[in-house]
Amino acid sequence: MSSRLVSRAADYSGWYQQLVREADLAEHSEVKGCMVIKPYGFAIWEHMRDALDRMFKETGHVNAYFPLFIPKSYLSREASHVEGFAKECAVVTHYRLKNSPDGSGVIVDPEAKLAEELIVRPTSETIIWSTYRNWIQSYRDLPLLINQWANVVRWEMRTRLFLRTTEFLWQEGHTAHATAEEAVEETRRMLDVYTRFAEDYMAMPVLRGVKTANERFAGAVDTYCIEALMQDGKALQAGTSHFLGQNFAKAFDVKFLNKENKEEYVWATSWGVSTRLMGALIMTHGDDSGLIVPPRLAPIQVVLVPIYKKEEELNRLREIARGIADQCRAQGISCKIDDDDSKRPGWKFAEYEMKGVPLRLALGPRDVEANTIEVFRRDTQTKESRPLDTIAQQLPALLDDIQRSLYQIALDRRTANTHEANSWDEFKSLISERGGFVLAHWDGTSETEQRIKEETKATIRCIPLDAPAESGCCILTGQPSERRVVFAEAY
RNA sequence: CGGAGAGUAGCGCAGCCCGGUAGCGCACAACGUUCGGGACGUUGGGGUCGCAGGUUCAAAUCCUGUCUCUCCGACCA
Repeated sequence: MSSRLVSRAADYSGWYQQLVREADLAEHSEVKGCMVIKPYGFAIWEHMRDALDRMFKETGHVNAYFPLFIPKSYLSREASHVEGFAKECAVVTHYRLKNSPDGSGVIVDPEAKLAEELIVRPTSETIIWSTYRNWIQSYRDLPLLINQWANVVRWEMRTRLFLRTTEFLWQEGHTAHATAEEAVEETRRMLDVYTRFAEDYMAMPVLRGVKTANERFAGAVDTYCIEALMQDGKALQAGTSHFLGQNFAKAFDVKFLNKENKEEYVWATSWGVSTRLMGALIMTHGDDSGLIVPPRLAPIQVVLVPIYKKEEELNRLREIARGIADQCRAQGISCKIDDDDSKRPGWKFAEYEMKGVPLRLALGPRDVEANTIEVFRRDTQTKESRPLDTIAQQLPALLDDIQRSLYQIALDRRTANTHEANSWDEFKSLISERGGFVLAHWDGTSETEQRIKEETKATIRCIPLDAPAESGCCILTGQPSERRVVFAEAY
């Protein structure tokens, strides 16, 4: 089992980067901070997208598409929103190029300056709410439940493939409601959708909670989030769902007549997850041999490798393999037969392990003779012989077991890396020496949160929704606190 | 924006100190032997040495300038 990856223990960041490249997920493009998502990586993203899209539709949402460009003035309509995004916006100032006078290519035509600059969307609240203004007049137009799959651009200082790129793919839901209660309910519903997606599809346990004022989305009243713990002990924000109150409705003057014929501002939510989830997937399940894709998201759930010497042998094996593949298809399992003659079995084994294919079947003359087939589980890296005749029927249970097991291992790891801190010294040593989630009391002030960040690099990931009330004293200031919050160093 | 490193074949790198025919591994192509854990042999194709100046008979190598990228920080919903 020769590994092409540096071990996680030796160099976690190096391991991540090598895995992304070696598993053929993505690579740096010629454009700074932007990535090329390669076909295999994109196939995984498509599975994520499809599953989420189904869940959105099941909860009553429809898809639409809004412009990539946002007039600069729109962004500044909501004060805290522009403050949050202004420093990372790409701006379009001209609409034409012309030949350079010295003949060395093209230059921006100074004559073609836009009257108003366009911002490449960092998020679409402003353009969408300026549109909703025209769509909403009556309570009968509500709720408006729309999602958009799109790319967005945020000019970040430092990027990492999938985790933070200048351009990334995501979905953003933008909904409008007649009452605050309904909007809050929607915010929570979508947090539930994200939670179910993370846990049921990605096999990634998440903490659900509310962000503190410091970490809140620019323009939101409340930001709910799911937070996952990566194998290196750092937290990753995996999805957010915002209750926007009437901030955007007021900024864009979106009013409706209620049943009492009274004019009111609309209540809003927005919620999103991005290709960052790919990073979460890698860092939740990957091991030193490569990626492990949970079966429910795997582009290839089962790969079948025939092992043969002569052409006649291959023909015989191919026939059996196709039979198995057909039965897989009938059960909704994606199965690839890799009979590429230019690669040897050992090469293929290593390759599919790197790519995290959950199950590998190896079929050679010896198996046919014994009426068996070799089954290799990517998650446990174990192989066993199973009866050939019934192998296809055994696969669903195996895939389910892998899916369940991946979740359980991730959950156990999170449990093992979640600690309570009851004093400042204990807190500091937990954060610096063990990492993980640290549950601690906090006095509720931004100042304290800021000081803790400056001294330990840890931030409050969320105020957990499910945690019981428990009175205590802030670890830093000793002021009273009513519940523990979740601290961690974050990506 | 601060610190570090790197630009030489598709990828990874050596060569630079000490100027003189541009090299190695992987990958690629052909053929043969192989094929149950990343095969081996033979042959072959592929490079304006990031860019621009300068020094020199001669520059990947020395000098000056410049651009880009990566990593670590800072920043970041």
